Amino acid sequence: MLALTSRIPPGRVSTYRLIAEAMNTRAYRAVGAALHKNINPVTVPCHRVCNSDGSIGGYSGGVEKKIALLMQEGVEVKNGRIVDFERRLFRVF
DNA sequence: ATATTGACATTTA
DNA sequence: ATAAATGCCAATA
Repeated sequence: MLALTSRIPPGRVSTYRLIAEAMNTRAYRAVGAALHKNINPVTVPCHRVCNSDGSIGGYSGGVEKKIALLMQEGVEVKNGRIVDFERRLFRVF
């Protein structure tokens, strides 16, 4: 699962749901839970994962940090929502 | 092995 | 539009 998460290209975002679906499961919660407990630095950029409705969700170091990182990558985040969320959604090929 | 919980999602009011 | 309730499946304890 971490492989999937780390597969997200920069400037692009994904959702817990998509990741779960990509691994042929519906355990979106498990994805987030696992990441929450096991933050693999640099190996897995968890800050590129958000909720299916475009909201940021949560982050270990704080949502603000996550938003900052996303902005740094070029993803505009306004009022806790990702701009052109569905367009920036990374789809596994 | 079982029980509880969770960085969610979807539906219903 | 928001809020609450319910479902979901894996991870942790």
